[in-house]
Amino acid sequence: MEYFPLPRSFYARNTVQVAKDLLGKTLIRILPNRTVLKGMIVETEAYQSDDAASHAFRGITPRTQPLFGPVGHAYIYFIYGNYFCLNIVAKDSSIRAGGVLIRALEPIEGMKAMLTFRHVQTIENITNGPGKLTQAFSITKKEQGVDITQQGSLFVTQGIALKEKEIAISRRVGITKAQQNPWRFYIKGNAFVSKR
DNA sequence: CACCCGATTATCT
DNA sequence: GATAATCGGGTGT
Repeated sequence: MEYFPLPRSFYARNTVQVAKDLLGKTLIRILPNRTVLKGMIVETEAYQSDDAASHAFRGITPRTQPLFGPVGHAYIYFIYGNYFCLNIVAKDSSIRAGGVLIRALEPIEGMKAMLTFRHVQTIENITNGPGKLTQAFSITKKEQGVDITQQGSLFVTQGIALKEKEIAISRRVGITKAQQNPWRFYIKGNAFVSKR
């Protein structure tokens, strides 16, 4: 099967705009055993280097290095002692670092494997949160830095077109700094948007 | 080296 | 609605 990942130019734009535009796109994971997992991106958040809520705000560190690197690559971090979160590096030339946190997916293909990774019985709660979707897609630090624009183990392809009125904008979840920035985007009414 | 805390989730009440 | 679980990273001594 041949796929057509979104080009690097898609990610070389304003981080907030990319976060919005990633809604409706398809995240594809090819496991080592060739199992294919697919999900539609239904919730995202933007984080930039000039944004106090971003890991990149205090400058480059060993952990945040990918955020300062080339766009279109994965930035994965470990949080709360248990979970991994997936970002895609995205920024224009006006900022040093930026990324889009993938917060929720609507499962499309490979649900059986997702259920196994998540240790649950129903699809209701398998990908409706940033830590849940990485578990369902078997994404860990091993995928750190993966090129999302190449047909490899993890990439994004075109999905469905959304109308402006189908997109909701809100404050980001779980942060204490820069809460005023409305940089969370999700598809209105979608059942897999994270709960709060 | 000690301390603090977090871009979360599951499991209570 | 509230909170425990859990540990790596970042900071300061």
